[in-house]
Amino acid sequence: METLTIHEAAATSGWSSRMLRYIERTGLLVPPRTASGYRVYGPGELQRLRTLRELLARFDLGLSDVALAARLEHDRELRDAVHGWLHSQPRRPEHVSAEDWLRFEQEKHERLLAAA
Amino acid sequence: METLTIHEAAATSGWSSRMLRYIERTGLLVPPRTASGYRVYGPGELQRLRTLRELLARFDLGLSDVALAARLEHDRELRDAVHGWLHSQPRRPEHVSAEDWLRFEQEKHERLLAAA
DNA sequence: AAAACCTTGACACGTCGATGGTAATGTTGA
DNA sequence: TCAACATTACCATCGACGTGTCAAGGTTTT
Repeated sequence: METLTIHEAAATSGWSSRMLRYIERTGLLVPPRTASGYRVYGPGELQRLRTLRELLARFDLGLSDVALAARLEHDRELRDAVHGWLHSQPRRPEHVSAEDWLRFEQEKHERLLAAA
Repeated sequence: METLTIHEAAATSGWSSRMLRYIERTGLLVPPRTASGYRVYGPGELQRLRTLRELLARFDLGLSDVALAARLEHDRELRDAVHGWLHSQPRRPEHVSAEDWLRFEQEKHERLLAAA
C-alpha cells in the first residue's frame, strides 16, 4: 500500500494540489498527516477523489453542494427542518422544470378564471 | 380567503417583491397567476414565505441550499449517488468541525508515528 | 383616461465559491 | 548541504448568488 504526496495525488486524481487543500478545508476529504505535517493520500483517498470528480461532473454539482448534503446527513435537526418546509409545499408534479411548472400553473388558473 | 398582490405579500412576509420573484425562479415557491399574469399569494404562500425566512436564518442557509435539498428529495439517482459517496468516506466523528478534525487527525498520526 | 398597480428585462454591486499563483518557511533525501 | 518538495498565508480572478433599482409596457380601478 503506497502512500502519495499531495502533488502525486493531484496528478493521479485529476485535481490540482491547490484544490486538494481546498477540498480538505471544506471537510469533504481530510487526508491524514505525517508527523511533520505532510498530507498523506492512500488508495482510499485516491478513489474517493476520483469518484468525487465524477459525481460533480455528472450532476453538475459544486463542492459546496456536496458539503451541504453532508451537513444534511449528519444534522438531523437541519434535515427535519428543511424536509418539513419542502413538504409544507403544495404538491407540484415531480420531474418538471420550474419554467414548465410556471406555464402549467398559469394555464391552469387561466382555465379556472375563464370558466368563472 | 383573501389573495394578496406581490407587494402586499412582500410587506407581510418580510421579503422584498424582488426576492419574491427571485424565489419563484429558483422553483422554491411558485405562486399561481391571474389570467393577466399577476402573481397571486394566498395564506398558504404567505405562511411558507415566513417559515422559509426562519429556516434560512436559523441554519444560515441560502436559497440555493434549500433548492439543492429539494433536488435531493425528488431526484433519487442524485440522492443515491451523493449518499453513496459520503458513505464511502472513512468515518469521522460526528458534530466535529473540519478544523477540530484536522487537529485530531494530525495528532493521531503524530502519536502513531511517534510510537513507531 | 389617469393613477396606481403589475410584468419582464437589464444594469449594478457586494459576497462567496472555486481556482491559480507566489512568497516565506520547514522537511526530506541524495 | 543542497535540490526538490511540503506547508501556510496572502493576492487575484471569474462566475454565481442575493439584492436593489430603473425602464418600457400591460392591467385595474376610480
